Order: sequence, then structure tokens, then C-alpha cells
Amino acid sequence: MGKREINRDEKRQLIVTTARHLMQVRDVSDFSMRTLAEVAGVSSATPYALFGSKQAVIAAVMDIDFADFMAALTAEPNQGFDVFFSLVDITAELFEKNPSYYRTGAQAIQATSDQTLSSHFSLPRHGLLKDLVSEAIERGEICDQINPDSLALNLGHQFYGWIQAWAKDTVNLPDMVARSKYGLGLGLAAVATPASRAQLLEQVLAIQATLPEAGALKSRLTPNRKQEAVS
Amino acid sequence: MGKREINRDEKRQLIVTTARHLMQVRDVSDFSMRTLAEVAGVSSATPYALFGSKQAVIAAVMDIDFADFMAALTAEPNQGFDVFFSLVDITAELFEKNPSYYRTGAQAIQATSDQTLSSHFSLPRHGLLKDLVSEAIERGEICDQINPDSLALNLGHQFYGWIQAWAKDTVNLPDMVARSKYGLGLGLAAVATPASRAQLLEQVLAIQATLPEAGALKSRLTPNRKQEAVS
DNA sequence: AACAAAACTAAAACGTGTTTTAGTTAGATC
DNA sequence: GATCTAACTAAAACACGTTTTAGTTTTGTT
Repeated sequence: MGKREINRDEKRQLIVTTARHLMQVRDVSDFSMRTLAEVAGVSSATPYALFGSKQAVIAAVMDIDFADFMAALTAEPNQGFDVFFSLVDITAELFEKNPSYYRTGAQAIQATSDQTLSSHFSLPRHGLLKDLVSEAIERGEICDQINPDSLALNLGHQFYGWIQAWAKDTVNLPDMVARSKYGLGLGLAAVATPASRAQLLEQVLAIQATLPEAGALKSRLTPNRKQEAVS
Repeated sequence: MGKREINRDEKRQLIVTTARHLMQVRDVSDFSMRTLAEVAGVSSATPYALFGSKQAVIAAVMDIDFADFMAALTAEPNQGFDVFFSLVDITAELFEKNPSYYRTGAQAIQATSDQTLSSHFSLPRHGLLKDLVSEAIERGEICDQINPDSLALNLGHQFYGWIQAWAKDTVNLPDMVARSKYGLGLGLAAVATPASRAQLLEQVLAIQATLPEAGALKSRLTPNRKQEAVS
């Protein structure tokens, strides 16, 4: 690697580090490319030259965390279906530590229309889920007629959706956790082998008891505000 | 209603009609507030005075369709769990007739951070699903320990997610249908009474057989394009 | 008819993400 | 060491959603 590439990578690093810092400290709306360039002491054209878009910068920033995430997950002892619930818990713990950071990230990922970018995120996470499902099948907890790929995609899809809802402030963090677990629990209970199904369903019902009414998804929803009949 | 309100409503109608037309005819990216105002022969400040935001305009436009949707749905004979699948089919048929229109709409809904707006959409749809679940419980197809509200929210959440994925062009329409049915089928199978569960699971497995690999979610995903190692 | 209030217009302005242009710097190559 | 070239800069520009300002109709009220 010549000095050219080294400088290039250093500048990349500088931008990513600065972006990460800004995402953590400032409000979501304050993170503009102009301020990023300014704080990083770099022309506002440079991030575009090096990354291509704002979302790509954020993607690069959030890539750093996936390693931590995997570490945290594999550190937990995985028994039965609880692995899936742990996945949700660990994610929520991360989110709690750095809400504005992850909010910015999640929103950026979903705002992008770039296939490469979003799959850059979804694919490794999908791979993880797929492995977990496969292992559950091997343990005889999930019926072996199930395609791990399809089930994992469905579970990931649900979870991802609730993450987005949290990022958009439609649900708070505890509800996001509960609703995700409820969804994952249902999906798994549908295909669980008879031996493990009963216990899982009980867990799901326990979660259900904690769920708020959908109409009151966000309690600060003000019903009579500018309702302006439209049709 | 005085002439003031009448004029106001007429102008509203004019803007909504024009917006609807533009969303159908033009490309998604071509639908800007400036062109809307221009085509409607109206100042670009007017839509903001009357609706508040671009998303609110689009919301008003799409409100028209919900009635059609309900009509199409209730026209079908509803037997067993097929109601839920019909829901997906009918939606897909609408989408197929006017892709760019619904794409614009779906994207606008999800881009908004306005609680009032998004719940203006989600709530009636949620109510519909909730009714369907309640009826299924009454028919003895779904275990009565299940809270219709929670289950309906979960089913709607999944479906909504796949609609968004279609709007973002992450899945094509047939896959969106299949993945939605797969998700709904799983969620329902988890809580189905023993009598109806077996048949439903068979349907789900049949759908599973049609699902593409997740890695190949979109066949035109070009793997080697600007992959630029990030970490 | 006179006045007040609301509705609307035209145009400019702001802050975005992003691209473009033209010029400069620094590494690689001969 | 001279030269080529990729990387970078600074600054302007574009299109967008949105807001603001100031002026003009249109409507309802006295």
C-alpha cells in the first residue's frame, strides 16, 4: 500500500471518527455534511469523494459497532429460543447507551435507496439470524421443513421494522423490545416442534400482557390536534 | 358553510387532484411542490397553507383510495384465514395498476415524522386487521388467549414493512406478496387453534417453496460495484 | 359603502444533500 | 529533477422542502 492509499485511508478514518463524534454529541438534525466537513477540517466535497453520500458515511460509522454487537451476543450463553430474545435485549442496551447516535444511523440506513448500502447492513445481520435458526433446527427446536433462510429473513424483517419505528420515535425503547420479542416469539412458535412450542407460547403470552394498546402506541399522541377533515 | 370555506375546499380539491395526477403520471422524483403548484396554477405557498407539508398533501391524496380498498376487500367472500391473504392480494393488485403512484405515497408516509399523519394511515388499517382477528377468534380459528390488538399490530407491522420494501424497490411485487403472506401465515399459525393450524402450516410451507433466497432478494443486486472496503 | 379579517400570491430566503468547476497539492513515474 | 496524475480544496451552483415577507384579492360584518 503506497503512501497515497495510506493518506486516503487516514482521511477516511478522520471523517468517520468526526462523524461518529458528531452523531453522538449533537442532535440528529444537526448532523449535516457541511458541519461534518467543517469540524473535520475538510472540504465538503471530500466526504463525497471518499464515500459517495451522507448515508455511506454513516454506514461506515456504524460498521464499527457490528463487531461489538457480535461480541456482546456471543458472550451470552445461548440456550433454546432465548438467543433470539437476547438479540433484542443486546440491541436495546446499545440503543439505550447512545440513543441519538443509533437513531441517526437507523434513519440514514432506511433513507437510502442504495441497494449496496442497505444490504451491506442487512446481509451480515441476516447471516447471523440464519445461523441461529439453523442451530435451532439442529437442536430439534424448530421443525426441519422450515427453510432457515426464509424464516431468518422474516424474523429480521420484523425486528428491523421495530427498530425503525423506534428511530422514528413511534415507539419507545421498552415497547420496541416487547413488540420485537412478541413478533419473534410468534414467528418461532409457529414452526417450533411440539416439545418446545408450549413453553415458548407461554413466554409470548407473558410478553403480550405487557404490551400497551396499539392506539396508545405513543402516549403523547395528541388526538385532537389539527385533525382537519381531509376527504 | 360560507363561501370562504367552499373556496378553501375547492382549492384543496384542486391541489389534491393535481397531486394525484402528477403522482400517477410523472416519475416519483418528479413530484416536487414547485411543479405541483405550477401545474395546479397556484402559489407554492398555498399547499403549505392548506395542508402543512408535502406529506400531508400526499396523505390527503391517498385517503381517497382507502375507501376503494375497503370496498374491494369486503366484496370478497371471507372464509377462514384466507381473508388475511386476500388483504395482501388486493393491495398488490392496486399497486400493480399504479406502481409509481403507490410508491410515491408509501415513501411519503414513511418519510414523515408527523405522528398525526402516520397514525391517520395506520389506525384505520389497524382497525380493519383487528376486526379480522377478532372474528377469527370468534370462529374458533385463533386461540382466545390472544389479544386481537397485539396480534393485529404485529401482522400489520409485517405487512407494512414489506410494502415499504417494495416502495423502496428492495423486493418486487410478487415477492412482496409471498413474503407478506409467509409472515402473516406464520404469525397466525402460531396462535391458531389445533383444528385450523395444520392446514395453515401447509399453506405457509407452500409459500415458502416459492420464496427466493434472501441473498438474491433483488436479482439485479450487483455485488462487485464500488464495494470499497470500509472498516 | 366602509372596514376587518382571512385567503392567496409572488418572490425571496434558508438550510438541506449533492454536484460541478477550476485550481492546487502531493505522491508516483520516468 | 521534471512531469504526470490522483487527491484534495474552495466556492459556486442546483434542486429540493419549507418559511417568511409584503402586497393583493376576496369574503363577512357593521
